[in-house]
Amino acid sequence: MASSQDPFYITTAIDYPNSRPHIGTAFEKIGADAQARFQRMKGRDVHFLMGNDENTIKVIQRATELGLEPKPYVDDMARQFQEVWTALNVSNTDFIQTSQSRHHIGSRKFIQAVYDAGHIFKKTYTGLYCNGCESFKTEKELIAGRCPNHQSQELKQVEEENYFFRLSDFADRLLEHYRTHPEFIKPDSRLNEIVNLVESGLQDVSISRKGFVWGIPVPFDEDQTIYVWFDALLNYITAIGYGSDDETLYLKYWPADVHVIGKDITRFHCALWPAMLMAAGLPLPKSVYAHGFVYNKGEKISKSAGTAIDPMTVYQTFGTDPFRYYFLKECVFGSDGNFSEERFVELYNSDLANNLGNLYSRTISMCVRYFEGNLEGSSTINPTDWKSGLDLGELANELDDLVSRFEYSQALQTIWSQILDRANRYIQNTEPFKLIKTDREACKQVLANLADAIRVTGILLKPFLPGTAETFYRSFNFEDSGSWDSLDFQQIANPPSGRPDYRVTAALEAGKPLPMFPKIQPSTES
RNA sequence: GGCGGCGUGGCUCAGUGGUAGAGCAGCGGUCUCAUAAUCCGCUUGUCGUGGGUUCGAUUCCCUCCGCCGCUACCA
Repeated sequence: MASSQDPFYITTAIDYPNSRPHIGTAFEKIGADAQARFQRMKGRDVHFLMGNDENTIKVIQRATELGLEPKPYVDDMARQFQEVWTALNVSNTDFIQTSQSRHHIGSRKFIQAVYDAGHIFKKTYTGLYCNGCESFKTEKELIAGRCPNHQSQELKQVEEENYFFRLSDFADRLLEHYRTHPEFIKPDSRLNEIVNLVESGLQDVSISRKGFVWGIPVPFDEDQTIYVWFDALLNYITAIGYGSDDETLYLKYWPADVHVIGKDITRFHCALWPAMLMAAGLPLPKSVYAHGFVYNKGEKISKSAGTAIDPMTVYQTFGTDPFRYYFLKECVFGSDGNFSEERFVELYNSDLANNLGNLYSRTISMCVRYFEGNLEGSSTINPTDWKSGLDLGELANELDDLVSRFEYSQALQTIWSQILDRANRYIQNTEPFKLIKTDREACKQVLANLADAIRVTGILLKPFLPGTAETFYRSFNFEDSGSWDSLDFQQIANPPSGRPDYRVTAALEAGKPLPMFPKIQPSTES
């Protein structure tokens, strides 16, 4: 068992708070959360960071539209974001806002260190500036040579002095790192893309802007502010106190075990970020996991096209665990997934209501109905019948492997086929509802086995469906011999020794548990 | 254009040099503890196209068709 001192640092991308999160954002947080919860079960000391990326032009624009000052606006958005994450039972241990002083302090310290090391230089940038947008435009954005948002205005050629980071100096070292650390970029397809990118040659990148009041001033030139990407990436170390008076957390948790990000920002995390760290002489994160996107019935999620779905709507309709289950099971984390309400209802009814919830109902009901919830003498029963032919120790290892690799869909599929289907089949084959009429002891034997299956389910679902898992684990007196807080996968192999008789402790109504996942009637329209 | 990936039953996907599997959906049957759930059985596939290698390819190679990702400095 891993030492409780063994740190595990996991992060998600920080989000632009220029609008509320959509289900794609939620997908990332839930995937990271499953990993965080899993690592806690392994005894790791998990630090799980999330946050918002607030030092951007769009944030100011949005605040201005609403007639607000930037800071109250971003604070309110941070509150709204965290409200969503709380609703989805995301167990982050910190939430950083890049407008916070800890981020400003650490970022200034960092850029100064890179500057002092000679990796930053000043250069004049020339570009097309749109007065309407108060920003530069790329050639690609232009429509008929003009800003798409301000067609009536001419674009101006403007020169500006900015600071640049010598990214080009790091190509060889980056390639060497990819080669010697193949686990640095996952999934593998992303690694190939990044290697390709770096091999094709890196150019120096500008890392500051002139004349912005919102943002982090460059310490060696206060007229400039640190450009968003250089700024944003630093949240991973500023959040844990890099550059502050107390670097205890930084020393404990850095380098991070994994940055969980969307596939669109892989290059920033796998090329720019490690180069920045090299420039500052800091260790690199152990790995970056780039997950896929969620589409709305095959359509890209886009606010302007109206295809964005608010996680809160889904959550309020279906609940936290069904929401989590859908994305963890239906959308392979490393690939793109799809969301549709039809599919949601299908999966909910078949996997959660019919299979998982029903196993719970029928098991508890029989225990209560036949034995008043007390399986007297069951402490001596060794519940091996239900899992005959299955090596749970091996299964625990297999699942451990899958979850470590973010293969949640595969893991859940395995739990369903190996545990839940097996338990339901066991009931059908042993027919405890008939045994009770002929052989009370044999019936009790079967129910004791089912109690163990419920225990195993409670343990295995813990990283994915924490609420449901806890309900399962607390439906019998399992806590008497194994605390809910200290469960790990290996414990599925055998019930704890010295355990008391099984006793139902689940909440009941008229002798039955309430349906955990009430069946949803599929909508008949469309 | 360059690099890479994909194209398998209605849907989502797995898979192997010897002519294919799972889950869901659908259909039929069954038990009755349970959320009309469970359990059992069944149907559907030219494994994108055309070639090649091979005794034999869905699996290896090439052409083509279709789809997708990356192609950095959103200044």
